[in-house]
Amino acid sequence: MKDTIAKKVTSFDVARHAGVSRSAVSRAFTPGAHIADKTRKKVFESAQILGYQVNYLARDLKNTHSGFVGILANQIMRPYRAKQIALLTQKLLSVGYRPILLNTDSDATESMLNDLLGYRMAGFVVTSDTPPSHIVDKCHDFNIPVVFINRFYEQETVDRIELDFQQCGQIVFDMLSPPSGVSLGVVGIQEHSYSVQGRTKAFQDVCCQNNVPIREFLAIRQDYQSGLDIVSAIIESIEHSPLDGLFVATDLLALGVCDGLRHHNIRIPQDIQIVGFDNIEQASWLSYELSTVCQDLDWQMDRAVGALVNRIQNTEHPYETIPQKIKPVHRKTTRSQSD
Amino acid sequence: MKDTIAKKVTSFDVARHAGVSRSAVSRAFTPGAHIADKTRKKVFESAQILGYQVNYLARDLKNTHSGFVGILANQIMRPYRAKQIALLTQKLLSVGYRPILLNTDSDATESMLNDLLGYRMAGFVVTSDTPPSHIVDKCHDFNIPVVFINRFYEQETVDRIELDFQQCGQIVFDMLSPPSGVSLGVVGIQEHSYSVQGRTKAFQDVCCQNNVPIREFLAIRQDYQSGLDIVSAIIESIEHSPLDGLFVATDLLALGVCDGLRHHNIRIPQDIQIVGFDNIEQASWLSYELSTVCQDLDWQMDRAVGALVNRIQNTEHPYETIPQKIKPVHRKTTRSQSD
DNA sequence: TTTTCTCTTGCACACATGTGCATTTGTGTA
DNA sequence: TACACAAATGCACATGTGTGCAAGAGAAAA
Repeated sequence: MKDTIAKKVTSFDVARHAGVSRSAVSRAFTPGAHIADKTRKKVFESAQILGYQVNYLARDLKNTHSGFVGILANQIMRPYRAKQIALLTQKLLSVGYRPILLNTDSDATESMLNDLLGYRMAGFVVTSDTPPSHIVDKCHDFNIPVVFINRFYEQETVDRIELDFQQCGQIVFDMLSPPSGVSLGVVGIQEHSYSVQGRTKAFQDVCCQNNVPIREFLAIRQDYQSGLDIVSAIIESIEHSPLDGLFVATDLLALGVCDGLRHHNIRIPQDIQIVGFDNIEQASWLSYELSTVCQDLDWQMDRAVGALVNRIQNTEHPYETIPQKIKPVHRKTTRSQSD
Repeated sequence: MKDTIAKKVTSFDVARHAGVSRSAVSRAFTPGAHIADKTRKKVFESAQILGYQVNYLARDLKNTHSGFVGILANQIMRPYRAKQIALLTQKLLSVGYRPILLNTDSDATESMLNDLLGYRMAGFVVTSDTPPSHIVDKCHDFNIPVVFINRFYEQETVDRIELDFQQCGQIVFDMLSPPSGVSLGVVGIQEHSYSVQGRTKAFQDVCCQNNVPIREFLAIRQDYQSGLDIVSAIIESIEHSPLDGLFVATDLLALGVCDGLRHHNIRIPQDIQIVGFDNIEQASWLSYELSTVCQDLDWQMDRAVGALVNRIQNTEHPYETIPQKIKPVHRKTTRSQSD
């Protein structure tokens, strides 16, 4: 019953079996090609019987580009990234492209990207700060469309989806709604990140405009452990002079900060308010109930895929920058109960 | 400086520029091909100048198989899966294969897999219970190697990496080390999962062998919310007759159970001990410090990739089942402090 | 110098498909 | 039936590479 011979069914075999020419087979499987319904049906039947499967390598070779889209991302096991990638993957597949995930934490990113270029990718989505710009330049040399999500790029020749930093700073400020006379704090990171640095800076600006003194702390990376580690610095600062609220640039970091503060018997939000950013799933867990800011990731990825598909189909379309939709999520680490 | 013409540099162009034949160019870029060092160097220089990049679509077409490896996984935003995939992706890339992630939660899994088959994949790694067996059968029809990780499959014709369920049940039992006369509980899931059902069953068997009464609870899915939801049933059971310890089949589920129990003022581990499984990062967070069982994922993925590469290179190699390495992680949700 | 052997190179074919162009088929009308 | 026109089909070429085979080059041995 089970053949040990590997199947190598080509369009020739199907054509012979169906009694038509090979081009008819090709047309039957090519969307939009002119072919009679009757022949198409015959071809499909024969294909079904023989177990034929179009060889996309040959198809893509002929088309001079493949159906692959590269996803450049770092730290893909962090909850926020993992969710981004899950959504992006799903949406790409649903419009007929195949995602290839490239982890940019590796030292070999550049050579891997070169390899990928060899597959004549249809496009790239970059969701990470790590890959150096000159690597991305290469895609441009090959005329491959690129979409950037929350990432800086010098050239104008890409589509972007970006946070409105100013709006973001204002939202966080309103969530903390500091009484007059108090100080606020912000926890950023030492690691380079366009998005994180943009929103912490914007928050500081809003504080200044409202004459609220602001103190800055820098965690090493944007993960839980770094959140724990920065707590000693925060405590020291509080002992010198109290802080009413803290904007922590990333939820993962914020959860570490919460645990660290509680470990020192500091009550949240009575003693200090905390606002995070990203609205990862863990933020809603009962042990945290973290107030945070939510990006609409589903919408974000819809737009990213939409922009990419547009660019692939129509190179002349003007480049656009799409502002990200964000909204506050009030939970139990802030005092305000307003919307 | 920036050409608006898309580069289409082929081996012909490089050959002309270097003053050699096109096959020399091909050989220069084919590992293991016979070519003089002098010519190879000339070719590389010309390639560098012209910005040549081997077209892998053509190469793979000629080789009748591509360098892609499909990863079949579900629920890829859950911490455990995300980490698995991050590791697997990295290791595949490091041995020269390109991973394509296929989310099997989608209804369209089957048609997507068919699409992927069109790319003449080098192999597949299946880390999910969801894709029906008959889908995987298809890979076999195409003579494509498949590696299974913690998944059941009727046929013998695959390499597997599997938990030793019996060992697993024993380890958890030892972690809980129930005093004589008490009862234990186990939280499984209603969703079908070979691995989860295997280890909960094995744990129950060990309890029986040691004459410890065991009660079973079934959460809906293996996520945090389902953990919260099952707590009311557990409480009800406890009020009837106390439980000394609980094995929760998945960390994510266990964290929900912990939060739910604490919300009802039940103390862990004084009133009830909890042991999870997977050792996800969140299990070590200060709010939980969950005792759990750790699979060596790094080792797991090394073996998975190793087995796949072996299979690709040598079809005649006998199929093997590799036992997973596991070890207990004692934290603060169990009383025993022994190793 | 001639012979023999090894290493390198070039030719031409194969891989499996998409598509422009010319030809054939089919359909409705006079 | 003859004609006009649209639709469907087949032919042949194109996509960019790997590799077996035979020929060529170069060196060592006679």
